[in-house]
Amino acid sequence: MSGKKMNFSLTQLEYAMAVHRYGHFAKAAEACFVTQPTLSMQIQKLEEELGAIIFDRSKKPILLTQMGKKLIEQMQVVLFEAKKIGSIIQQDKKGTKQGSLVMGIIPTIAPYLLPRLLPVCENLFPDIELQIKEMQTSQILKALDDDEIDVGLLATPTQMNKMFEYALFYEPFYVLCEKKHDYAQLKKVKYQSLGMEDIWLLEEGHCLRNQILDICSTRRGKGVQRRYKFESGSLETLKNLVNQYGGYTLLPSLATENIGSRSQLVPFERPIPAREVGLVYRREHYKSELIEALGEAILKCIPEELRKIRPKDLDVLPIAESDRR
Amino acid sequence: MSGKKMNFSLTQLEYAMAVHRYGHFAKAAEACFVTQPTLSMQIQKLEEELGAIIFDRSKKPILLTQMGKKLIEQMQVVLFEAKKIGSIIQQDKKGTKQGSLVMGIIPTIAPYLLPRLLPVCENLFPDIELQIKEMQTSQILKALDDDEIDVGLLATPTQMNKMFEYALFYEPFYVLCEKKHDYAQLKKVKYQSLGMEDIWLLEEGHCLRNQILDICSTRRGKGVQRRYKFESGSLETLKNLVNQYGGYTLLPSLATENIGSRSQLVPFERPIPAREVGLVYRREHYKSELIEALGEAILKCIPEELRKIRPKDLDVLPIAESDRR
DNA sequence: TTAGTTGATAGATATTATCTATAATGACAT
DNA sequence: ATGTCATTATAGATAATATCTATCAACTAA
Repeated sequence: MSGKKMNFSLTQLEYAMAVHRYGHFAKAAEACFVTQPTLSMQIQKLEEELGAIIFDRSKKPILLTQMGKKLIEQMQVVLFEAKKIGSIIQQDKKGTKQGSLVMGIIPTIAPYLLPRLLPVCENLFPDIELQIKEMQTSQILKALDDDEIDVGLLATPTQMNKMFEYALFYEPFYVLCEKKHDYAQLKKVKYQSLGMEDIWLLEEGHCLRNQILDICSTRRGKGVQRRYKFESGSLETLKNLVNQYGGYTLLPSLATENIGSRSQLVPFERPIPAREVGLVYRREHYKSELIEALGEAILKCIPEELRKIRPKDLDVLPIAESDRR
Repeated sequence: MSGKKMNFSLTQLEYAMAVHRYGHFAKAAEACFVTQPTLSMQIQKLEEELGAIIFDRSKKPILLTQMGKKLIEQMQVVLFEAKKIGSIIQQDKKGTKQGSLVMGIIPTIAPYLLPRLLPVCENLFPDIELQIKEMQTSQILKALDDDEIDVGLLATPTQMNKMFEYALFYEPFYVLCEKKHDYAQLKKVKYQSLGMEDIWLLEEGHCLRNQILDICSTRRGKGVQRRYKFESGSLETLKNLVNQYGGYTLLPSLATENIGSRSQLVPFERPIPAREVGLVYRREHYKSELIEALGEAILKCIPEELRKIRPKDLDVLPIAESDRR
C-alpha cells in the first residue's frame, strides 16, 4: 500500500527548500545554480508527484500553502538526514587524517619496526589513533578479508587478487650463529651450504619459517634428516638459543640488532636470500590515502641502508602457499 | 564546506537497501523491478559518489563493509523520513474523506441552508468535520486567498481568476411587504417599479445589499431621494421590521419561509431578478474532490423547485465590485 | 577441466533534467 | 483603460543519465 515508488528526488526537495527560503523562484534558482525555468518545472513536477500544491505563487514573497508548511518541514528533515550520509563518510575520511587505523603486523617484523615507527607516526599523524595487532600472515589476510583490520604489514607478495599490495622494502637474511660455529669462520655464507642439523626454527604459522625452510631445501633433498630440537615463537628466543646453546638461525635484517655476546652475524653470498616487506589492504579501501602515508612513514623510519636495497641484488622469496590461509 | 551537492538519489538508496536485504544483486534487482546490471551500476555510482565501498561482494550472501554498516543505517533513516512526505499527503487526502473542511458562507445564505445541509452532510460524510464560518463575500475571498478556508459558498460569479467557481443554483428574489402595502395588491411586481422610500436594506458589506440596490437603481436616477430608516445585519431582522413597521424588502428564495403573519410575499414579473449561488475554491485546491461532493450535497438539500430553476428564465445579478475586496 | 552461478561491462535506447527563448500573468503607474 | 515592469510558466532543443539486452569475467562446485 504505502510501498508505491517515490518519484521525487532529493534535488527537487532542495529546490523546494530554496523557493521557500527565498520566496522567489528566480533568486532560488540562482542559489541552486540552475535557471529559473528548471526550478519552475521541477517544483511543478514535485507538486504533481505529491498531488499537492506546496507554494502559493500569488503571494510576494511566495508563501507556503497549509499543506506546503507540513511538507516543507518534513523535506527539511529528509535533507538533513541525507546530508548525514555524506558527513558519516567525511567523519570517517577524517579518520584518514585524525581517525583510527587498525594494522596487523607479522611477529617477525613488529618488535623491530614498532619502536622506530611509533614515534614517527606520533609526529606525522598526531590525531590518528593507530591500533596495531601482532598477527600471522594467514590471520592478517583473513582479517583483511573480513574487514576487521584496515591494513597488514607482512612479507609479500601474497598473490591475493582481492588485495592491493604495496612493496616497501627488501629485507635480506643473515646467518646468526655462535662465534665458534663453522659459519662464523666465513666472511660470507653460500645458502646452498646451509644444513638442517643445528638450525633453530620458528614454530609453524610464521611465514618466515617456511621461507627459511625454502632456503635450506637445497640440501634437504640430499637425505639429511631434519632434527628440530625446539621451535620457538619469536626471533628473540631464537637469538637467545643461539647465544646460549650454539647452532644457528636465520634472521631478517631488522632483527639483527642486539645479538648476544657469544653470537656472530654472517651475511650471505650473492644471491642473497631476502624477503619483500609490504603493506596489503583491500583493493577498494577508502582509507588508501592514509595507508600510503603510513607506507612513507615506515620507509622513513627504517635504516637508510635497508631502504636503498633493490630487489635485483637479491633472491626474493615468495611466501608459502600454506601461509595464505 | 559541507554544502557540496548530494549526487545520490533516493532510488540509489533503495537499491542499496535491497542489496543489503537480499544479500544478492539479482534478487534485489528483481525486488526493485529493474535488471541486475541496472542495480550493479547504480550501486557502483552510489559508492563512487560517496567515495566509500558499501558492499563486500566477495561474500555470499553479500555483506556490508564496516563503512557500509554505518551508511546503510543512515540510508534507512533517510528513506523512512522520505516516505513520511508521502504519508503526510495521504493523511491529508484522507482529510478528503474523513478529515476536515472549512467553509465560509455568506450570512444571507447560511441561516437558511445550514439547517438543511448539516443533517445531509452528517449522513453523506460521517467522518468529515465540516467547519463553517459565516463571512461576508470579501472576507471569504480573502480567506480563500490566504488559504484559511477551503471553500466559500456565496453569490457568484466572483470574476476572481485565481479561483475556481462552481455554480450550484439560482435563487430568485421576492418582494416581502406588509399585506396593506401597494405591492401586496399585485400578483407580480415589475422590478422597475420598486421605490427607495420604504425599503429596508441590509447594512454595508452584504453583497445582497448591493444587488438589491442594483435592482432598485432603475428608479433611483429619477431624482427620488434615498431615505434609509435603518440598516439591518440580517434578513431575519428585515423580515421582522417589515412585519412590524410596514415598508418592504427583497428576500432571496431560501429566506422566504416563516414570514410574519402581517406580511406578504410577492413574486417578480419576468425578468425575475435573481442571484447565482455557487462554491468557490482555489484553483489548485487538493480537496476539490470533496468540495464537489459537498456541492452535490447542497443541491440535494435545497427545495426541488429551486434546484430546477435555470438561469435563462432569470435576470442574474453580478456581485458588486466593492464586495470583492 | 566443465558447468553453473553471479556480478561487472558494453553499447543501444528511453527517460529526464536542464538550457535558451518566449509567452502569459499580475501589479502598478500613467 | 493601457503600457511597462517584474515574475512565473511554457516550448523546443540538447545534454545527462537510467535502464535495457547481450555478453563477459570470476569464482564455485562437480
